[in-house]
Parts: sequence; structure tokens; C-alpha cells
Amino acid sequence: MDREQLIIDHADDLLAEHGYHGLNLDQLAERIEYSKATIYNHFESKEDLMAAVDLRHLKLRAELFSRALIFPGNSRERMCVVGWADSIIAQMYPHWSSLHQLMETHSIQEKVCQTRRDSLQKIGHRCFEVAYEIIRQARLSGDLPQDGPSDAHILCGLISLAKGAHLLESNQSSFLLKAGIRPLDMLSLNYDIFLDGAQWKPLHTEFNYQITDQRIQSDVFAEELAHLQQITSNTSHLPPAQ
Amino acid sequence: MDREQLIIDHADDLLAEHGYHGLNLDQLAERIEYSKATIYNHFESKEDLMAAVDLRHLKLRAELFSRALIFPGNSRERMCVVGWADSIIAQMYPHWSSLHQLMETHSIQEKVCQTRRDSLQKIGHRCFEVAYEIIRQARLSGDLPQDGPSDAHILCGLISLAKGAHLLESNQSSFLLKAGIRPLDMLSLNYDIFLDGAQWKPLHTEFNYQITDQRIQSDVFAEELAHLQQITSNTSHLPPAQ
DNA sequence: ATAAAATTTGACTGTAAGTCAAAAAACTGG
DNA sequence: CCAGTTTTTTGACTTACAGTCAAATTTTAT
Repeated sequence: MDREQLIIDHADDLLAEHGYHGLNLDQLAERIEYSKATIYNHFESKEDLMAAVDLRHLKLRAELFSRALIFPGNSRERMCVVGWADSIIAQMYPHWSSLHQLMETHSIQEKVCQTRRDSLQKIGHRCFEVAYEIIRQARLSGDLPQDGPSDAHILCGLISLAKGAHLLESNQSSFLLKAGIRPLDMLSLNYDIFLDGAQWKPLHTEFNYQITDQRIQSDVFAEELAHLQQITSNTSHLPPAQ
Repeated sequence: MDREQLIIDHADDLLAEHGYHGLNLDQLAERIEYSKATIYNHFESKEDLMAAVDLRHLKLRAELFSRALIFPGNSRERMCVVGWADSIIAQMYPHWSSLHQLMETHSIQEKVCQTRRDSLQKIGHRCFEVAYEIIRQARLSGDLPQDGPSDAHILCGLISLAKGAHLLESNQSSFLLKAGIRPLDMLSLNYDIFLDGAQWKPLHTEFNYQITDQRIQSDVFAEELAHLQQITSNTSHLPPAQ
């Protein structure tokens, strides 16, 4: 299934370049130097192909998320790892967030073949499950108060904060631009505000999470961050505009 | 411009019934009993028409939001009004959130005519501006601590929570369904958790916001809630399934 | 070498957005 | 009421792109 990878690779490029409407299967066929019909031998529909692109990124995301479970530290530190994983994926594939958002749409999903839809769902659940498990651990260990908001509330709040920030970032609302607001840059502190509000101990006022951040960077995602560094330094070495 | 309203009305119906892909201009032409070319006399493109539908809802939203500014009470109570406004719009037009989300996409916006794009932006800004103004007032009145998160952070956090919840709700993720999580039902408490975390006084543990909620229902949105009541009671009087 | 299986493809169809010149309808001053 | 002018409407197009399929080509098995 070499061909499948080739198609996915180039579809990913086209999506990154021109978004959803930019993925033209005639153009893609030309680029991979096979006919359009070949693409349809591997994927049931355009949406199915997009799902395959999405799935590849989602698998990596799940892998990075799962590292949170074995991070040595308290429960809130483990949740920080999840936040970092999300942030790293967003930086590595800036266009992916809007693709993934589209793929979660009902009208798109219905055109994805069953097996791939099952895979997407399974991997998607794995990401949620990591966060949910950490919340449960926090409750058991007493880091979360028994009388506070429920596990579901905290999960839902964190996911909302993350999804909302990604949405705002990809939409580039002119209001936020004018106000100098960069949603993804603010996400980390917004997590802290929310988790403090939920009384998830230790609060960010009574624990030095900067050390946690350093540990995460050096122990958990060193490889990914180095790779990221390389990409961004490359692009910043481009001849300056004008 | 009677014609324009007729087209928008029916386009709205079609969008509500079958979503984005369900808005077929041939079908719409048939329904309004004019030809497709007539539609194109009023709107530059399909996306432009969708923008007109979006704009109408957005105007109402801005109107409801603006009532927060004159609500008698403390700054955090005024922010509660904004939350209620958002929630009421979501209940009145359950399909609108996904339409609006789509309309904020770059690839859609570029097909909307300039004047309508300007209107959309202006009205959109008005909604943000209400929330921002209330945050500024809170800071000035001392309800928000000087050394806490910035105005921009709080604004961004609240918008993220709201947008994220709407997104989760419209996507109906199977994981959340299984876990019994209804994002929009949880939104109100998630605001409280976040605002408590930001130390926006009075905290929801030291003030009875249930009374605020009652005042908002009876004094600010009585009409809209009655209308909503009517709609939902009508649909619940439908013959029970099975 | 050859038969069978898998893969590829050119040439097709179908659908829906978008265009335009001409017809129809709505105003206008006399 | 009418000739002339402007506005609105429309049927009959074009274009773009997703999707199909039978025939040709390549690969694999024996």
C-alpha cells in the first residue's frame, strides 16, 4: 500500500496549501502522476481521502497524548503534558486543526467509509480517554475536591477551551487581531485559570509549573520540539519579504 | 427589497433542514417560485446568500448582547447576561451555530461581497465589544484583581469556552454522548469555574447568582424565553415516537 | 510462457454553481 | 393611454468538479 501513502502525502500538501476547496482531485491526480480513477480505487470519496489525512495526524496526536499517563509527577502536571501535546501538534501542523474540525462535521462524516470512520472514532476516543483518566486519578488522589465540579464538567471545560482557541486561531478574527489577542498563546494560562477555578491542587499560585514545563520539554517532547525548532528556523531563514 | 427577504427566509429554512450541502440553489429557486438567475441578482454567490442569513441572526445576537451593558448589578452579573444571551440564541436557532462557524471560514468569506462582509464584521465586533467593555468595567471597579490575568486573557478564555462548547454540541461526538456530557448544559458552570479562577469578584461561592439568573429571565429576556417556551412546548406536543 | 488476478486509465456521466442576452414588467413624462 | 426608458426576470447556456466503468495494462502465480 505504497500508493495509498503517496496519495495521502500529496493530498495533505494540497490541503495545507489551499484548504478544503483547494483539494481538487483532478489536480491531485496530475501531481501524483496517476489518474483520478486510481485515487478512487483507494478511497471511496474525496471525504474519505480527507479522513485518511486526518487519521494520520490524529494517530500522532494520540501517541503524544498517551505519554501524559506515564509522566512522573502530580495529576495536574500530567494534565499539563496533555496541553503541551496539543500545542506541539498545532505548531507542527498548523492547518490540521481546521481540517479536523471539518472532519467532525456530520455532512462530511457520512461520506467516509465505515472502517475508516471506526478508526477515526477509536483514535479520537483515545485522546479524550487520556484526559478523562487523569481527571479520575486527580479525584482519587484528592487533588480535586469531592464537592467541586464533576469529572465531566472539567473534561468538557478543558476540551472547550482547547477547541475554542484552535477555532479562534484558524479564523483570524479581525477583532482579536486588533486587540492583539493570539488565542493559542493564551491557551496555557487559560487552562491554569480554569483549573485553579476547579480547585485542582496544587494551584498554579502554590506550585512552580515552570519547572514542570521545562521537564516536559526536555524529557517528554524533546525530539518533537527539536524537529519543530528546525522547521521554524528554516522558514525564518527565508529571504525577508520586500 | 421584499424579494431579498423572501430569498433569505427560504434559504434559512433549507439550511436548517439539510445543512450547508442541503442548500441547493435550483431547489431554492423552485421553492420561492422564481428562477435561479433572480437569486443571483440579489446575491453575488451562494456564500453571499448564506452570509445574509448569518447576518440576520447575528444582528439579533448583538441586540441581546447589548442588553448586558445596562443590566443593574455588579460586573460579573452583567457578564452572566451575555452568557444567557448566547444560550438563548443557541436554543432559538440550534442550527445557526454551525452555519456561523462555517461563515467565519476564510474560504467562505472570500466569496462574500465586500459590503456584506463589512456588515458581518461590524456586528460581530459589537458582540465582542460588549464582553470586552464589561471586563474593563470589572477591572476599574476592582472586581478583577490588578495582578491577575489580562483583559484579553479573560475575553479569550470566555469566547473559547463558548465557541468550544457550541462546536462540541454540534459535532455530537460519540465519546461525549457515551459519557453523558452535554456541552451547552455545562457551559454556564464552566464560565463560573473560569471566572472564579480569574478571581472575578464576587466568586460564585460567595454570591447567589441563582437570583441573578432569575432576574435575567424575568427582566431581560422574558419575551424571548416565552417565545422559546412556546416553540418547545409545541414540538413536545407532537405525537410521541414509536 | 501463459493464465489469472490486481491495478490503472481514458473517456465518460451527473450535478450544481454561475452567466448572459433577450423577454417581460414596472415606471416615466406627455 | 401610449411610446420610451429603466429595472427585473428568465430560459438556455457554460464551467467545474466529483464520481463511474469497461477496457487496457501490469503484476503475480504456476
